[in-house]
Amino acid sequence: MEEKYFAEAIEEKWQKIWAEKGTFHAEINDSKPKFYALEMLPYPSGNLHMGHVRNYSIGDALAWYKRLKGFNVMHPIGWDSFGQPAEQAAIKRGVNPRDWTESNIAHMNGQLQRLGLSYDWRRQMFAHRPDYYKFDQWFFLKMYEMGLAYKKATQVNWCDTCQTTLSNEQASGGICWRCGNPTTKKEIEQWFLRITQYADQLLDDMAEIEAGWAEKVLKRQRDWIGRSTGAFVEFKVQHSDEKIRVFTTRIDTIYGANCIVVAAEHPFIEANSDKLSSEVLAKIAEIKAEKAKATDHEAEVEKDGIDTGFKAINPFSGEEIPIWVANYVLIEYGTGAVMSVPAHDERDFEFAKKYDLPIRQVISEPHMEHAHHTMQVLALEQAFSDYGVLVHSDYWNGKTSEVAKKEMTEWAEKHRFGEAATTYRLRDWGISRQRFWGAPIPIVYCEKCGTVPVKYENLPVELPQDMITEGTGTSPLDNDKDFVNTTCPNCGEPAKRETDTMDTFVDSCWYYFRYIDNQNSEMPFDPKIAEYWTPVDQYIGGDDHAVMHLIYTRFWSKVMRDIGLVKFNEPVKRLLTQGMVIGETFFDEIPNPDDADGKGKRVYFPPNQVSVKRDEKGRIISAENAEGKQLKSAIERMSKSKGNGVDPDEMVEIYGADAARMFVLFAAPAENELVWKEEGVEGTKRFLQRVWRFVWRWKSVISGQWSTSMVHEFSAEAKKLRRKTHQTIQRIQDNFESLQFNTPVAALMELSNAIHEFKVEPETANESDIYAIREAVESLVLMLAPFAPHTAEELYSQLVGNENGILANGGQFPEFSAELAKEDEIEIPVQINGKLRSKVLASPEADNKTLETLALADSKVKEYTDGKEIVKVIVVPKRLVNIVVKG
RNA sequence: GCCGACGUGGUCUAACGGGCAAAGCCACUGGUCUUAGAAACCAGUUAUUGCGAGUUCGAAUCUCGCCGUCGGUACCA
Repeated sequence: MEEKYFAEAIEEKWQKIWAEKGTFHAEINDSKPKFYALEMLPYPSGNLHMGHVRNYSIGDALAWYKRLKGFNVMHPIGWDSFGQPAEQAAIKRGVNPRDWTESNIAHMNGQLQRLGLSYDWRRQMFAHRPDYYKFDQWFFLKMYEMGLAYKKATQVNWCDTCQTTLSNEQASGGICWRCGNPTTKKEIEQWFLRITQYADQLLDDMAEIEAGWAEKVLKRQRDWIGRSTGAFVEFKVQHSDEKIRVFTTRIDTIYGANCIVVAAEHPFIEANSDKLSSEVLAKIAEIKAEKAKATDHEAEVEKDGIDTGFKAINPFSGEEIPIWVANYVLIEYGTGAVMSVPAHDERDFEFAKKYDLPIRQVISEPHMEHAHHTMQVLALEQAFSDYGVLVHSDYWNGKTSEVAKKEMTEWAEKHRFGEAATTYRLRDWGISRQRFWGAPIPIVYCEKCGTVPVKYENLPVELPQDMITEGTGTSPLDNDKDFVNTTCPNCGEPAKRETDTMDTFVDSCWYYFRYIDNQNSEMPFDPKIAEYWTPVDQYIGGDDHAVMHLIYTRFWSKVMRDIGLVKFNEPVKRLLTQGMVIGETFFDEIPNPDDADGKGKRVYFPPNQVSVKRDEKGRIISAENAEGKQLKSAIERMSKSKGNGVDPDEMVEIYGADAARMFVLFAAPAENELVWKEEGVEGTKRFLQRVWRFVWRWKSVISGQWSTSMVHEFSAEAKKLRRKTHQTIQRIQDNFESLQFNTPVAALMELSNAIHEFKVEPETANESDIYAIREAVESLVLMLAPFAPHTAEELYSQLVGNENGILANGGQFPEFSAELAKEDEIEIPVQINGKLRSKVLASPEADNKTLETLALADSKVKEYTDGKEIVKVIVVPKRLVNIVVKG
């Protein structure tokens, strides 16, 4: 140990020792409880960014804590290494995507190693390697057999920038998840996975994980799945055999229907286009054209429509109502047709107002007298969409919405024009991608036998070594005749391979099951091994994948359960969603005449080209660029274009991995945004140096073996230090259990401060002082390991006198003694009428009576109570006394 | 527009399911040391907990309204 703290030297040293000793290797061990700590795997873009550092620092802290708590910890990492950037790099720079990917992985692997993360590196998986994607294909074949994978031609989301199709999840809001450009629709044949078959399970099994998942993530999944229960009702078309089927959740409002509204793409329109007037046809064309346009998602689209001239019959009332076509009815949802009930639906209300259609109230607030109903209708200025009591509904009058819904649905069923129904917003998962860099879909097309799955023994269907052409909207693999031409697995005749590859979200569905058995060449993993290690105990990552990765992987697990690979419903018990890393940005705002709101276009300047003036409190008062132009500042997500990114390598070089990691954990709660502040890292580095110097100064006195039985008498100061030590242990343990990583760092700093305040010199310290110091320092060092493992290891080696490492030495998270943590005497605030007036000293065990007596006897209290009537005295044990007086 | 979360010193943040508002890092001020600076050490400044009301003996904490910030979402019948 050197007197000065050289981060780089000790970090290299311990990383070498860990690697040599296999310190973090995880093997099945039935004598210990297991803990599976998992972080979202990175895409090998070439460089680690601070978001990764944050994600992995959190996971590593937890993994260390659990190890110190006696758990057998699985903590792996791998690579989400299929995907578009590799392909784009290949096109742009003429490199092989495989080489590009492998070299990025090698580089990022080095960056991760340099951070000293406690992974079992042997367990890595690489999505782009055949030994992994073989099992993507294996799963595909299983799903094909189960009827969960099927092909159909349909309108799919298309991103013109990325030149590929996207799943609904990836094109949420009409925006490509990858490039942010608007998507269009394209008719294309593609493979789907029947995730909708699991829609109910995906919703209902949420009950199992509610306790461990952020509510906002579950809510987004719930909304995405969008289950709604109601009924289908058929409306006969007047003078025709045709029927229009609508979906409604409010069959109880059917007497208020003023028309049927269908989407422009509805089959009824297409079937009857010859009977429609040119005016109607023009309007339909207009609506379709509007829809095809890239929409501005801020703006609300005005309702637009036209009466088709057709009539429909309300099956309940027999009333004849017009059939309209309008832009606000979506062909994708329900049946593409609705019954319009303006009195009880906001959208229908708006539509009826615009076209002056009748608005008839059929639901009344429960407490309304019958006589008032008519008035209410006249006064209706907005839709009443709550449940209530039926009015103007013949036989059903007086029934509540709840009852009417049930009975009217039954009545419709009985008379064969309707039935109870549940619809979902969730669609099947389209997984075909017209890209090269993904897992080939293991299907062969034979002229004689049709669509034939590849045989299991012939997996993997390997990608060609070289990429043939760039993406042009068709699959690059089409151009590789050696790949395309094959023989039929069934009849042996010449046949052609499927040339689309799988969505890369398939890879990340099950990667964490591969870690536990990554050498298996027969199966994705051995179910017996999975039984020990899975489900995942704690998953950590960003919440941007809430409706993509996190919903797909839940679906995949349920399929794996149905195959018999696992026995549980939910693969992840607890999910922690960490916030973004953000930084200060400086920009000049150039007015944009096109924007009515006056929002200008921002031109960013990197912080190192900006001179900032701050006032004496540290607030920014001015910022100017090299030319002396005044700039505005903000705090925004780190990105290259904004110039506010921080290079992890640079941070590690300057401050060391320990200080950088510790700062990331300390600066904010894990779920919050984290503002990167260089000065903050210096602070954590200073803290580590303080601890280091202290151990250096004391090591000759406190190192080596020590016995707990020697000492009995402690000075008041030593007792105080011991109390702080044990209180800190308790606090940090509680913090870890509730996934707080910022507060334990503060607690460690407090303990360190307490050690410094213990004014004893090593040369003159007596046995009990040394004991108290040793206890405090050893606890501090052990609890430091999750945050600054290299520093903790080095300091620990000084305490125990060997370099085997904390875990090999049996180092454990210290146990606290409630007895020692307890205060001898506590200050009890005394309030008079709720205002703090005095404080009294009492033992923590003092009962209410004692506290009351002490408080009333206090001289300052007497000043306030003398001559006044004491109304009552409230005593909160260990907390306070409040005396209520009058007069 | 709708839904949700959050507003605590200059800043980031603590404070268990009402009970002394500040424990920690940073920033700032002064000092010791030093040729000077940095580092280190010591000492210190900084609040009507966004605003307004309610419940309560007592509210940062619970309830309601408003303001603001940030996310999510878009006619899902």
